[in-house]
Amino acid sequence: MAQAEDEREAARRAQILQGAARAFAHKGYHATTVKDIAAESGLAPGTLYLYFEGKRAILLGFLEYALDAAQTHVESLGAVPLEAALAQFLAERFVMLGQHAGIVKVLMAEAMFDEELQAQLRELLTVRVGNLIGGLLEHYGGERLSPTQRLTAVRTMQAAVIGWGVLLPGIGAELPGDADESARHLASLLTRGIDDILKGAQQDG
Amino acid sequence: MAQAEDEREAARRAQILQGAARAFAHKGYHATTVKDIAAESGLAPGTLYLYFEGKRAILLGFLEYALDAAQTHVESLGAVPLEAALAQFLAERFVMLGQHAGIVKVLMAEAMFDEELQAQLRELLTVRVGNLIGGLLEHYGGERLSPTQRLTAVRTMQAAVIGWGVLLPGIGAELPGDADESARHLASLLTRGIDDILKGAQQDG
Amino acid sequence: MAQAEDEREAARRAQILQGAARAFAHKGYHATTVKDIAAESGLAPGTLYLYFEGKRAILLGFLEYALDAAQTHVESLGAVPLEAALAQFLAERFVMLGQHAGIVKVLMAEAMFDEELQAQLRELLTVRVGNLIGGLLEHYGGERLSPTQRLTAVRTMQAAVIGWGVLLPGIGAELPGDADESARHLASLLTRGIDDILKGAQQDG
Amino acid sequence: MAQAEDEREAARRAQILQGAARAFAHKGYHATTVKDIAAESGLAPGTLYLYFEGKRAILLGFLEYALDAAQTHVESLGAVPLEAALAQFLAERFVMLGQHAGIVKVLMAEAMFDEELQAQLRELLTVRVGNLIGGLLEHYGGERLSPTQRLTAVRTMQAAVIGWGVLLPGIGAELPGDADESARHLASLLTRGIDDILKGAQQDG
DNA sequence: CATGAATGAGGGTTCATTCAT
DNA sequence: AATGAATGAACCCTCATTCAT
Repeated sequence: MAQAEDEREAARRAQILQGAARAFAHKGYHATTVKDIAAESGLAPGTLYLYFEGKRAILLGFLEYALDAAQTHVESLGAVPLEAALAQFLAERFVMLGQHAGIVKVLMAEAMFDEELQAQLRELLTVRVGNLIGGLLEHYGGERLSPTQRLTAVRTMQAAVIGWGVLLPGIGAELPGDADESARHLASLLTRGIDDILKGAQQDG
Repeated sequence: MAQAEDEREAARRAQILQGAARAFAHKGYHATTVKDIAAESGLAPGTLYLYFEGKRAILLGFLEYALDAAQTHVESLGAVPLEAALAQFLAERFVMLGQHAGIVKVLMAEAMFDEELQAQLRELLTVRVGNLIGGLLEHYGGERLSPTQRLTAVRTMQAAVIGWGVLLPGIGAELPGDADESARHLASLLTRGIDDILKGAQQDG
Repeated sequence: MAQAEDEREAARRAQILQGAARAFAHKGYHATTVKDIAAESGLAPGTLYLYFEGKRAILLGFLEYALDAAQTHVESLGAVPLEAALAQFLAERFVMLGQHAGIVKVLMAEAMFDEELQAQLRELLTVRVGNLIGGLLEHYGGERLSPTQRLTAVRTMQAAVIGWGVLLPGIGAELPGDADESARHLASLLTRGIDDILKGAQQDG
Repeated sequence: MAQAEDEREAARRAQILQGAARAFAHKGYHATTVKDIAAESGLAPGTLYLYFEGKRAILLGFLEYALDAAQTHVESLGAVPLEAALAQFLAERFVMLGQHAGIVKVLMAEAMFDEELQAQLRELLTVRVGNLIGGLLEHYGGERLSPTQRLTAVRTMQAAVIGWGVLLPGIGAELPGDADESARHLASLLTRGIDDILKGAQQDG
């Protein structure tokens, strides 16, 4: 009984989040009214408040999804070369960002001035994605980098991924080619730089 | 007479923009009321409307400053090596972004769902900053890159600059070291990648 | 269901219009705030916007009533002499104007400098009431009047009705006696003039 | 000295009233800002307050002119027949109303809900113009009318003049012909009615 | 005397939230 | 559980009025 209720509640929450995603993607957080979200969800405004504490709670609700979606596995990379691994990683990021562009844009925009949201996004992007990239580097000899070099490399990729995948589209700058092509080019550019650093670090050591 | 009036008007506009920058930086655009801006500017709410058409016009007013500030000269680079030129360029960007972090954050956040602002920012970031980076590349033999490679390199730096300077701080991720150090590290990383590409392109040619 | 909803909506609109009528009658359109109307209607300010697009739409809402109320039938006059018919017609106008004095005053006052309202009132007063009076005249041989004479007669009655019923009360000039008595006297005055014209026209013909 | 000052002050007041008349005529009282009046007067907003207590005082200022302009002489009518006298009287009214249509419209509209203005207009229209019409009637044997008949006749003409000259134009209803022609037609219509009443009253007496 | 920049109270309106049905 | 009509606080903006120059 409680099981079925939980499922129904989860379904409703998902229904609302999907409606909100469509609504937010179009007009952003502030220009979207609760009525808009309700209409897009096929529910009445009042119903939303049975599943979320308010409009802002719906926004925060997206992070649960995002946090789950960020759980990608590094282990499966195996013996793939760094550049190919990076390209695959970046392509996955870009595809995901492209699929959830609206939500991501809204989250980024709102997080800029919302400390709670900011903290959650930092957890998501700095810790989890950071760990992914860090794992990637370590997989390829990154342990030879100085802590600062390593952090720089991680941050650069974070910045590139976010800047490339979120901000440039956010201001309407077109990317060259599709997600895969973008990922390959970016991976190529970054790999050579990283590879070079790695070699340099090796020689230094 | 008209001269003095123009100066006074310019001074008032600057006074308001500075007040608005402080107000926006703290709470973002939507949470900041016109009364807040007025209080932070030391003026009455009604006075703002003598110098700007409305709250949104104040936001757009920042872009004039930004567009002017983006007018940096590449010519002065002379015989500096690519990495040093990049580092200097990036450091200037980071310093500027750091000084105007609040405004930049607000502009980015609002541009995500505001077509007019988006167009203006695209002009600023894609065209002007893009030209700067493009000029930098050409200065160092970028004409040997294929159009896609060249665009990728430009976009990467744009993305890195934006992502690094705006987004990571935007979500509260601290940069390693100060602006100069960040710039050096990032320049190093990018230069080697680009340099490698240039060499490869040269060999191909 | 939809039936009940329509009725409830109509009732709310009527409730608001009545509240607005009381508020406007007291202070006029501009001095009446939306809050006043809401208070007089027993509703919250925001509720008004569920039924009208804004303050001005409430004003325009009165015209629907007025346009309906103007749908009086001339056919029912039968063989009544002109003077009696006129007296009855005028008395009906005066009673209606007296009942809705506040609204009429507001509408007239606002229409003076509001083209849309002016157009609607013209439709109401010129076309509909004009047709009524015209029908009255034709019922009594007005076809023998020249177009200019006929228009003059119609305009005179319109002017008298409006001036008498709206303007004199508007400036606080008391009418002699009650509406019926006023109507009889005015009808007498006008009839003899018209009758005389009709006779003259007949002789000319 | 004081003489010259008074003249200058009177000239400034006139200058402002003329500017206000132009401004009000176009947009009405409420839609006209003090800045509009100042611009139309060729003065600065602050200057108006040296000659009038405020915006409303400027409106009231019109009545001084109007009260003076209403001082027309009945004595000069001499032996002119009633219809001609009426036609002349009406024509003069219509011309005056046409010349000052904007002001008159504003005054009428505002008087509807402004007790002080209403009192002044009542003095102007009821007493002075009423006396003019009453004088006209007496000049032609109106003393034989009963008080109610007399008041009806006076009111009818007042209503007709005001309704015709102010309200119909106010709602954009076109008058047939020019002021003179309108006056002749209206005079004809009214005269026959009044004349008939007078004859009837004579026979009754 | 004249100015017009500055003021700030008060307006119309929106929309997140509530609660009787 | 679901509804959506009702709410009212708070927003952006206007403009009559003031006063330092």
